[in-house]
Amino acid sequence: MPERRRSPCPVACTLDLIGDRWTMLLIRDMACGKRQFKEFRGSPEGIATNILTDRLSRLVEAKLVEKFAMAEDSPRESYRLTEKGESLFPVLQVLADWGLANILGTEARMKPKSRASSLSSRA
Amino acid sequence: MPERRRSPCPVACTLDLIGDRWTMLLIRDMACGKRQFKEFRGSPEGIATNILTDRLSRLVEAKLVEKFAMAEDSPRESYRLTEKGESLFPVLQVLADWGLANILGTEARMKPKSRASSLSSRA
DNA sequence: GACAAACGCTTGCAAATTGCAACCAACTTG
DNA sequence: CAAGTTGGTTGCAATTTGCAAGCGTTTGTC
Repeated sequence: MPERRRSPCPVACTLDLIGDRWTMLLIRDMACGKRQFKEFRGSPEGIATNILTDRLSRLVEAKLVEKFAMAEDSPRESYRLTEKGESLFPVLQVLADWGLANILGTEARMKPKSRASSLSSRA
Repeated sequence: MPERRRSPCPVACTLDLIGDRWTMLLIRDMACGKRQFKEFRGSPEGIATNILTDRLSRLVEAKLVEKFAMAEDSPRESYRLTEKGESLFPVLQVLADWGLANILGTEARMKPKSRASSLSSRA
């Protein structure tokens, strides 16, 4: 593995992980308590299933998300944020704040389920 | 113009503006005082000139960046953040902080030139 | 326990975006 | 006035995306 890194800049490296149109939306969904494939699929932005599969596996590989079984004997895997993944809450927050302040017609509908301290109460 | 918006979510809409691998790097460069095409080109990530042209024009269109003439009689246009563009400093900051805290081997090299209050002093 | 629906994907393909290199016109420098 | 330098544009191949269809495995229903 050649370990391709564009530069040592923390901004660039962070963008290499989460700097696309979908990844932070999955983080958002998980922050709001969504855990299953169909729930992510059901978000209003309408992510395609192949993209969803790809992003979930990348997030798991980056240890921002982990798979787990909701029921102990259930064959269906679910996904949730790891502690490292939850450390992205401030990023999510600042993106939401900026959008609300600067983009007309945006509105926060979803509320974070846990770790409420990290996310604003005005959501 | 069909005004394509994926959803009214402020996170999604913000990502539609700045959620790619290059845009925030240009914001970073401008926050550090870079103003000319060649300076953006010279950043270590090595942006291609066609992508650079495209991102600059999108940023200008979104009124996050404005063109201006550095010397009054110079034919060369330069680029700088608008006030709206500078309102992205907290986004830049939180991305940099997260990268520094969570990605091994990243280091902040560039310092913001103005509006230092918005960006950390540890850079 | 047969059947249909739902779930979590995978596959195929066309369209859009990216990365790369070459080229170019306008200006500046020696 | 010739040789860079700057700020792009153009062409093209490779990668990524979006969309729809398919598919094997549960999960509900009767």
